[in-house]
Amino acid sequence: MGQLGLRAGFATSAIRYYEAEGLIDSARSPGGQRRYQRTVLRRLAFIRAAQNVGLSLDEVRTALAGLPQGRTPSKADWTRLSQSWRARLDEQIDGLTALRDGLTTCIGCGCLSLRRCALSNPGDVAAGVAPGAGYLPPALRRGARAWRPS
Amino acid sequence: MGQLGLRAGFATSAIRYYEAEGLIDSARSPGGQRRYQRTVLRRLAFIRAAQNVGLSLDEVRTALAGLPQGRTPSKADWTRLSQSWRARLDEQIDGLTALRDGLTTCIGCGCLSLRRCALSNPGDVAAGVAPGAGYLPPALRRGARAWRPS
DNA sequence: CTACAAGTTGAAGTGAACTTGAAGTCAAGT
DNA sequence: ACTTGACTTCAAGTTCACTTCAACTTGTAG
Repeated sequence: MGQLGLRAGFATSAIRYYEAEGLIDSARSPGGQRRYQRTVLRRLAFIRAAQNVGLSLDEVRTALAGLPQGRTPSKADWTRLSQSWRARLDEQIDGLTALRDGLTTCIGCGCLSLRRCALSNPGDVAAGVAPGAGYLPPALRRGARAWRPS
Repeated sequence: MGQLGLRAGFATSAIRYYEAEGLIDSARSPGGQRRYQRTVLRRLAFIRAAQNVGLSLDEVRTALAGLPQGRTPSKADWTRLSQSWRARLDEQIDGLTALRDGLTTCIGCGCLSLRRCALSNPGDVAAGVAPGAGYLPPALRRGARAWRPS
């Protein structure tokens, strides 16, 4: 049952959506209902994890495309896939930390000056790019929907 | 010129959108063109900063509603507004750090086990909520659009 | 056998934060 | 006066990651 596969923590609709998007696939019963292999659970776990790290489904698709298509993916395959997240996480953490430290300064001054404030222009990253443009590690931008346990 | 106000790093369309959403307001020239006060620059800086911290425009609206409407907001007013971000940032950083440390473990094992992996189920937060449900500080979910310097 | 839950499809809807387009107005330089 | 470019409005379109709906079919417990 796809419903049981759902107990991976995704709504059925999400699972169908992923299949439509080519992130997972399914065998079919004679009657046309989806029957999943164990490997799909692993893929779903990967998707969840990737989302938590901040990847888009598009990036996940790309990543999953790197899996061997002949054999069942091995431990090493998954490991390789997750390897790059480390850097992304470090980057995100660094960005946020800089922001927080900047905040301490800004709380002191209440400035929020366009050009100088670490909050509206964190890390001065964009200083040379556009005049006074605030700029930030894109991965930090918050998504709208939060996942709720069903 | 709104165009110059734009040099706060927002597209004109975004600025108009913010005005339509009630986040900022503008005086008008006889001909109907927007003329901005200096305070608007500060508001824009606040909006940018808030977004970087992870607030939605809705939350920003609420926050801005806390400003005094009689007088020009003082330094202290802005300071009070930014105060609460500190906690949010700490929370985000903690979440990401947990994720990263979990990743180190997972890279070792290549597991991505639904129920046990720190990545697909970081911090075991959801362990009791739903069976095997991955769950995460909502603030970490990534938004789709990244801001590009114009 | 029958009831009913669980599954199927495709299309359309959601929400956040904008962007784009069309059609027209205003301001400034020559 | 004319041209150019910046500006105006309003409506509609975009992206992402789904969810919801309607109408129907399968699978299974009793």
